[in-house]
Amino acid sequence: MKVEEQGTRGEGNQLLARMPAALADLMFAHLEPVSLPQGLVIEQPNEPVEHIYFPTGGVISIVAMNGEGNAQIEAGLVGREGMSGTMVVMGTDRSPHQTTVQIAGTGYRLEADRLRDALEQEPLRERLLHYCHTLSVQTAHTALANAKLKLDARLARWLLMCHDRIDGDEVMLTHDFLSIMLGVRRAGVTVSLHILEGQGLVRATRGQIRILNRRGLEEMVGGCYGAPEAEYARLMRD
Amino acid sequence: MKVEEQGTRGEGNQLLARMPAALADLMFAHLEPVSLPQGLVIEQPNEPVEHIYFPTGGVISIVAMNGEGNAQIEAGLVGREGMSGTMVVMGTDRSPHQTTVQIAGTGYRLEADRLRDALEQEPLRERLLHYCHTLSVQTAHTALANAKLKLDARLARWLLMCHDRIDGDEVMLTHDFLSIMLGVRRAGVTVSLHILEGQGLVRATRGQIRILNRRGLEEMVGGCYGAPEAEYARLMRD
DNA sequence: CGAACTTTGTGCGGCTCCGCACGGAACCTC
DNA sequence: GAGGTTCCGTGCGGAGCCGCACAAAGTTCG
Repeated sequence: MKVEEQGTRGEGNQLLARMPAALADLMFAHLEPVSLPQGLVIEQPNEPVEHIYFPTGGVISIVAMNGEGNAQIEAGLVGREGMSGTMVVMGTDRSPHQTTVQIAGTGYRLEADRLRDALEQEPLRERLLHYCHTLSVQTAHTALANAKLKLDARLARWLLMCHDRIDGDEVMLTHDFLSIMLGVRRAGVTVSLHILEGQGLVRATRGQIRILNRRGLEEMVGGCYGAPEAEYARLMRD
Repeated sequence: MKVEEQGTRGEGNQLLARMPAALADLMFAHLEPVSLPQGLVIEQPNEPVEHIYFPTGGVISIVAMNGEGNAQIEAGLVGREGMSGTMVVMGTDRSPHQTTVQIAGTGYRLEADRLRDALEQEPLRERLLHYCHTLSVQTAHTALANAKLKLDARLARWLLMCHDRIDGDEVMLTHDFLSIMLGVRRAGVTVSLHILEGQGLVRATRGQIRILNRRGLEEMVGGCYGAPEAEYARLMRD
């Protein structure tokens, strides 16, 4: 393991950035660069998690599903600001959710046991607990959005959260994929996208949505976007 | 502080039960019995939490709200299996949610700083982190229910979660209160309750809902009830 | 270039829930 | 027991999204 490599480990992920040097042996040295192809399942419901992923690009998605498996919904969206496998930070090895790669990207992964070792370091544990807190705030606001917002506003909220986590303004996703995350009909996504397009907020082409007007999207969501992001900013700024 | 009092402190709350004796000085001795009248606001959004509540009866409710304050939804339900103030376990002092007493009851409260002291004890911290994990699973499944279930099924789910946390089969709540938690019209709750009554699952009278057939309610919810409860059982059984 | 496939656009009937509104029933207070 | 207040039952028109279905447009591959 070359020294200059260690120096660059963790770059691009905000949880790994600016970590104390004491963690290098415990954790940074064990980070393994990986690519995250779209559709990769990185956690299965109720099965032990073996690796923790820290994206540096792309988006992964935490999906809650019911017992029968006939209903599912996105409960959390994670990009380079976060990590998968938060249940390990919470002291367990599994959760009833599924985690998949939604937008292809790159990142690092770490064996779950290496994370458990590293959590002994108080500053890391605190930082990751703070992240888990913001993630659960995000989930709570997803519950709010699912109950109170119309589809076009929910779509706008999703695009904003996604835009926060990618480079550039182009989200590479099909309507079908979006409809699964939002728990609605594919055709519903199509018409809602037309509404957003009609207001000049986005431009959709086959398999791609370009964000044109963030501010406009935020107005459309009407106060149901931003609280989780503010909580993240409050806790993670240092 | 008399010894026999210490011995009974914490009784009736599952998080406090069977705690190691080492915690007595740090935490149990500081637990203060309180009554929880309906409507009491125990946490305000984005304000520091001063006391942590451990219900021994009754139900408290974590409510997510949007920026404008014109939309709100219940994101978490807590009874004697849990606690308020989970953000303190996560290492911060506030959250964007509001917490109120939904069904009057009793409990203990603790100054937030006393909890911070007690969290130094590894067994307690692990136990409370496990609880925070199950609470966020609950929130995720609320997001699922809000997106995919019809109102009568969401109501059935809510009644089940409430029933888990009370003594007896009678939930003392008005339709109006329920409608706020579920984020729907009051009249919608009324007609949905009639549907449940028509199937013999509950019996509603003014200000009161009696659970008649739990199994039937569970069937109605169709797999969207139970996962958070199973997760709690898995992590908290010892 | 043509065939197979994926993705998107559009329409239709129907169900659910909304906002609004009003009447009646139960309970509380004096 | 009269009057006020809270809570519940009901109705109506309409918005929003559903399931279903099919056509058109774009992409891939031989």
